[in-house]
Amino acid sequence: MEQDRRQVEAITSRDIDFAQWYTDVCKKAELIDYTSTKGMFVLRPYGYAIWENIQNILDKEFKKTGHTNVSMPLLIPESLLQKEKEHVSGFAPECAWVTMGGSERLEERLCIRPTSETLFCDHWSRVVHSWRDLPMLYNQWCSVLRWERTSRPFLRHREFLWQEGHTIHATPEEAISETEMILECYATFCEDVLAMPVIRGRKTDKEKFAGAEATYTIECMMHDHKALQGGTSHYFGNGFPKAFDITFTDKNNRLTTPYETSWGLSTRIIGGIIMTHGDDNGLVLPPRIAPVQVVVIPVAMHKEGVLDAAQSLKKRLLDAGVRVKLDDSDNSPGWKFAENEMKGVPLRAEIGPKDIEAGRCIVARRDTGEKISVSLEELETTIVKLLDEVHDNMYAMALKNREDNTFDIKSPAEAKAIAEGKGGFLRSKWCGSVECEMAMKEQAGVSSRCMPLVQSGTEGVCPVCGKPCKTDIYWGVAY
RNA sequence: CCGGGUGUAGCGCAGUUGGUAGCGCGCAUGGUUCGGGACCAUGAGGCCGUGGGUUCGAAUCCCGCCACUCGGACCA
Repeated sequence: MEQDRRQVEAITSRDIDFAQWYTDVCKKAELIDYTSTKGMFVLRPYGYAIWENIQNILDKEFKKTGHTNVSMPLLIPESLLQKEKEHVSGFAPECAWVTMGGSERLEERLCIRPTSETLFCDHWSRVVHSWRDLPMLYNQWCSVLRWERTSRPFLRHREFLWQEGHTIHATPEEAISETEMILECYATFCEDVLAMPVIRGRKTDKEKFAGAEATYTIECMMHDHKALQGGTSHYFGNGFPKAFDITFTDKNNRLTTPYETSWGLSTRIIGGIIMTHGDDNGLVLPPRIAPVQVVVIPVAMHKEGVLDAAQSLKKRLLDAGVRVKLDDSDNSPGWKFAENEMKGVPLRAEIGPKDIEAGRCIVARRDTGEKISVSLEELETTIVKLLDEVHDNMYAMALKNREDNTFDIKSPAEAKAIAEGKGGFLRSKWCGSVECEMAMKEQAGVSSRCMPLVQSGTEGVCPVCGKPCKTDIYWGVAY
């Protein structure tokens, strides 16, 4: 059969070398390209289209809840960055600096934004005056720069695309509820759109954002049982506003400091999609963000009527609001099957002479491989229903993977055995001390992922120090 | 930043004791094909990662650097 000679773009098996598999998928699915600038990547049209779909959906959600988009500068004067000391010390190691303007050395060097809290605060210090000005609910879609030592496609770029929301409020209660509301927005987005189940939780002091009072997170489990943080939402209290001298006059004519939040979700989530759903045939995209939801593949294209039938299939699906592509290139059908599987297209519709005669097409699901004969009369309704079924199944499989690989542990030794074996989320009680948290890292090689927002409320003991305590916490190895 | 691996055509690779570069796939053109990565013919395509050194002569030997990659450290 000489099967091997026809194997054009084989990828590394997922269970043999997950890291290599991941890189192969990023390249072979044409999501990404390397560049001449270390640590920086091209998002190719197909990869960028995924990001655009993410943007469109999230942007609508943000606007629904009263947020508006703005654009802040790319550069931050050093003096501005240094106003909040925890924040600087957190970000200074990975800042890149502009020191020259044309041929002249700058008086003050300028940091290329690693995140924009300082810029928003600087702006607010000028425009916030009265309680009537609050809240200000801003967001920006932009790229930021962090001088990472090592980089990987989507998971760690030196420059990456994200959205960063920044809001400022009259009261702490309002700011906290904003933080929680956005976290829930991210969580439902992951679950309902990306088919990625998440654990909603709060970071420990050790793991929280530089300068934040509380950091909320959604934690996802990848196929290799490692954790990926999908998005974060921070409550800052009034630390930044104080440092930046932001004040407003409240209803009682008192000069008051407001409260601030920020929250972000980046292209890193695309890495999460790949590692949650992908398989040995390549990418598997959740239907609701897939740039192409259905690919129509004509079989025996040269034969009378086939291409017309394929075009009509495409048009009908387009009219039904489905993102559809007709692959009428002169590659063989088998080649197209493999290619579209690599690119994770959720459904494939084959139509050839036999189908036309029978008044049907053959639809293949990317998630299960199942092939279904679909009557052309019921084309639109069946496809729309199938897209939902694919989503639901992908979610269920990801959830099963997480549940099958979440373990209750009672000691660092037990945690270590699992972490060094198949890996997974490790659940325990925690006394709240940084010492015990560090001990888990040293003795078991795991870091705290989050304290879930939904707590069991039961009594237990800390696996490290043995003190009685109530807080539930997840540990794991993170990307 | 520390340790391992890899850099030769777009991709995957071969290249002997040093003698001036090859294969497969892909690509282009024409033709035959088309239900799981089709085939024939013709053709284009290389500063052998980069800088230095040894040598009459370097893809090949030596040193430096760079990039990618895996693992660790650091870090959202």
